[in-house]
Amino acid sequence: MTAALKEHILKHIQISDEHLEEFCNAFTFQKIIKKEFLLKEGEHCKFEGFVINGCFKVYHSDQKGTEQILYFAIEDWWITDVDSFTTLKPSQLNIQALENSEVLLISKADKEALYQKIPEIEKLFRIMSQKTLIALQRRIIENLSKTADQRYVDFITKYPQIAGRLTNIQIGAYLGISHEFVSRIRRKIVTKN
Amino acid sequence: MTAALKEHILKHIQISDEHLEEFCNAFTFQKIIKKEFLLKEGEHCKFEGFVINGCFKVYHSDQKGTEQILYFAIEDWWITDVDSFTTLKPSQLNIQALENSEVLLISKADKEALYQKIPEIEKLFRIMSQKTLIALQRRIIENLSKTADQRYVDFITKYPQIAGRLTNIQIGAYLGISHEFVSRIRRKIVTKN
DNA sequence: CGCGACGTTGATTTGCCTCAACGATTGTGG
DNA sequence: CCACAATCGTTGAGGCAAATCAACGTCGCG
Repeated sequence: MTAALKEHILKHIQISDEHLEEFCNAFTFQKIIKKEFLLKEGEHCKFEGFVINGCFKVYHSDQKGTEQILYFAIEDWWITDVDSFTTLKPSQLNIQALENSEVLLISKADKEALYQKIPEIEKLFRIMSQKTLIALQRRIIENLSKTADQRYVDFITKYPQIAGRLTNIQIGAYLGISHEFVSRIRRKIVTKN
Repeated sequence: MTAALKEHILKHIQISDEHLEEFCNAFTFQKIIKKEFLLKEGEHCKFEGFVINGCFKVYHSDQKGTEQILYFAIEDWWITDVDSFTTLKPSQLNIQALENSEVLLISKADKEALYQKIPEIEKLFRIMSQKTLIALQRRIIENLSKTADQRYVDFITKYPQIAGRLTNIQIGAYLGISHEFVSRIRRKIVTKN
């Protein structure tokens, strides 16, 4: 059940078998069917999740009901609303399954208890959040400097295994462009080759 | 010299006087005059800095030479290129003083040694990077969902003490719009009132 | 089968950019 | 201390990237 999680952890830190076991035992397994929500705007995000399989979108919806997708999460990705999780405020984000999926969830209380008990865990999450931070910085710069065409190409090149599973609507909501325009970009690219 | 830093730290964590003293002693004081660089693209970022006074811009410049500003840093802010600092790769960012400024710098080696020795320090930086992460997420969502007008208003409302010191060119490079358009937005707002 | 979600395409509109000109302000070297 | 350069802000004209609105075909699913 936790094999994928263990493998993931060992890619990032060194940790004893006992500690690894103890940490992984704190997780609860959960199946989520397509279109179901793991988190809805207004709720308190009390978990951090590790995706075993399937696909999720983490997004905000504005006054007009338009969705802005912060990121997609597939196998081996973590999902949570860091803001709500750490500040204990109600979340402004939604997390919804785009496919039938399986996740491992850990509660805030358990995670913090294990932070104290197993210092390697603190290191793991420090590394993960540094990686996220670097990725977000790059995305901001790219959003500021590149055209929609370039961002689309970058996205499908960088995440081919995610892009293949998504609709134009979802890709548009991630890139900040309309789905009609995504369609036009694709045509432009196809006719070029 | 390190009074501002000490005050800043105590706002975020609890720490003994001795540990606080030891940590602050690892910093070097440096004056930077306006337009000078603390970091240039291509260099390895070997420091993390705490701004005592003055103002910096952290930015990327693309092929065309256009600048994209990641953030501004004034009193009480940290400056570094997390990417280069943690991965040891050459930086893609520039850090330049917009005013005559004073900073406290700590080297990577010293910082990591103190991580080991003083666990509270690890906590401090975990808290700081969580805050940064949350801010970046919000910024991505706002860049995706809001018009230039709204983003401008948000910016000057959120950071009045920074905005007042900046030129339209710098604000534009942060918001991803031309400085001419910043000017037009300002006129629109002024004539409204 | 029929419905709803999606992709495509066209027509029109709009938000913002680019280029260019000019005045105001700041800074600097003689 | 003044003169000149550099930098900045403003404004206009024109253009382009991308949004919006609308129509239609297709596909998968209950």
